[in-house]
Amino acid sequence: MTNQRQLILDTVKNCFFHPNATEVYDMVRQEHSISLATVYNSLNYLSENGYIMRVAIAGEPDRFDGNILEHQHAICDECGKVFDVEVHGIKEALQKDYGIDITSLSLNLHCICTDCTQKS
Amino acid sequence: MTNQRQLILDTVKNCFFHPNATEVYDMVRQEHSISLATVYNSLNYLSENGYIMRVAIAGEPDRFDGNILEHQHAICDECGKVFDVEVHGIKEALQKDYGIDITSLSLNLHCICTDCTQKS
DNA sequence: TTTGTAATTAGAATAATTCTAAATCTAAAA
DNA sequence: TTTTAGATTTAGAATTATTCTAATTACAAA
Repeated sequence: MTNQRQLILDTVKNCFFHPNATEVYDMVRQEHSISLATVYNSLNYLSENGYIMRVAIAGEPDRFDGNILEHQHAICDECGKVFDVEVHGIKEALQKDYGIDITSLSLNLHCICTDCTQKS
Repeated sequence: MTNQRQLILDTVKNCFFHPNATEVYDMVRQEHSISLATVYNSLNYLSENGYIMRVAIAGEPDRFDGNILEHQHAICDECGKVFDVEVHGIKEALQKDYGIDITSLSLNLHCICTDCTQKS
């Protein structure tokens, strides 16, 4: 684990939201000098090696999540906020239904969050 | 429904795989003159109005699906093929669990398909 | 020390998609 | 029929996210 990767890992881990590459870049840059390419490289490395999770949502740049426990995401289609939701056992259930070996799955729930529902 | 939109709708409906925008463009262009921008505009229009389904898979361009019945997708991480899978009742189950109004959900299963498993 | 490998960097390149502004079409009103 | 207004289409430019390239740097092992 190199200096820069550790820096990026800490940034993602300590972030209270789900940042994308440029957001990570901006956060790290406030304290240290770093290249955007390194941010992309490191985020790739860290997510491929299980240190962080890549969160791909249709129509927006990839985000990253320091929480690597099994969980999924709910996206508010009004304000864009992304929430962690815990949905267990989907993989196992589907594996049993389909017989195929599911290596991973991505489940995104689209909703209007409670804040936005109240406002309207 | 304009001429061009109908053309694009037919192309997606009659396609035996899940094409992306450039693939639709290439297919339509074999018979008719059309602009790539129109293909993008029309695919947006058609998917926003329920004629076709947008299939967003992490790390690749959006695909489109003429099958608008409720279903999800399995992606082979080896050969890239995308298969329709029928998984019913997820939305309702989650809605009950979480209490929030889920407007839509996207579930992608990543696997190694049977063809690829046999080859290796 | 030298040497080899991996990481970092700046900037160019790429790819998917949207934007812009002009041209065209369409359907209804006059 | 002619006019009008609005939507659609078009080509090409612009944008955005991301990867690639090639040079430089860091670091660990020999």
